[in-house]
Amino acid sequence: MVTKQFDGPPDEADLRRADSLAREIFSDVADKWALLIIEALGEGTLRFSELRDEIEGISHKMLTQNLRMLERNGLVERTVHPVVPPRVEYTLTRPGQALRVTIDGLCDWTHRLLGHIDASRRRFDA
Amino acid sequence: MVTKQFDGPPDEADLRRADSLAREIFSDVADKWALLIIEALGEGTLRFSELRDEIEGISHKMLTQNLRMLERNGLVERTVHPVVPPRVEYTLTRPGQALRVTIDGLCDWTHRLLGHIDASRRRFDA
DNA sequence: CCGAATCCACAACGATACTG
DNA sequence: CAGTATCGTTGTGGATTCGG
Repeated sequence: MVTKQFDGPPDEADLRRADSLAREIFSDVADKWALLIIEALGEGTLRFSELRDEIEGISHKMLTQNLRMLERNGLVERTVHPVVPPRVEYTLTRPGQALRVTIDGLCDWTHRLLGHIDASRRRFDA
Repeated sequence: MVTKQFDGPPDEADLRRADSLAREIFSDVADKWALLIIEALGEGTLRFSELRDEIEGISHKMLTQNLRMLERNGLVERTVHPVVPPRVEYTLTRPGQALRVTIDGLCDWTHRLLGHIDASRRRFDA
């Protein structure tokens, strides 16, 4: 369950690895489509096509790619129902749900400051 | 200060504008470099070159572009000291600080789940 | 020191077509 | 319905240079 059994002296190489890993994860997650997918799945379980409809403007390809990425990181779970036509459902894992909470904060922030930011933009563009 | 003085009946066109604006802001902010800049500025005021050093791997160009964007959205303030050589300092505005709080959550999440995600990746790649 | 502009290599993205 | 592969276009981002 844990990476190391004993806390040895802080190894510099370990710290660098952890840092670059954090950076990688951050890059994966700090992405427009990824965040929108997580947010959409907050509601519960959705099929591929439902996600596609839910997220305005996302292409088939982007949706697939991001879902694979999120699955790889263990943030969404993919369950295939062996029926014809195929039925594939996506749902947030526990880590995914934890992430969603922080994204909710981001969404709240966006809506709270919408007017403020809009005004600032107009000022700047003049 | 407020966009509308009275809450009239919800105008569909208004809602669409607000939505697309929210999407725009979201796209601006849900970006790797933008988030890292906000996070770096959390500490206080930094010069351009300090930011450049602080944020590993960011190019001169990306830093400039993102700072302009953040300034335009009113999230960072840019103050130019009229000296030679030029001294330009960046600091978070109040909305920027509010955003930083939610980003802190994202960073915490990343570090909390680092091991978990790493394990999930290894499993997936096999 | 800071920023804008140019160039260009390369990755991202959309569209399309094909498979199970 | 869901996923993969290919292709062509667009655009992003790094390196460099010049200007204030």
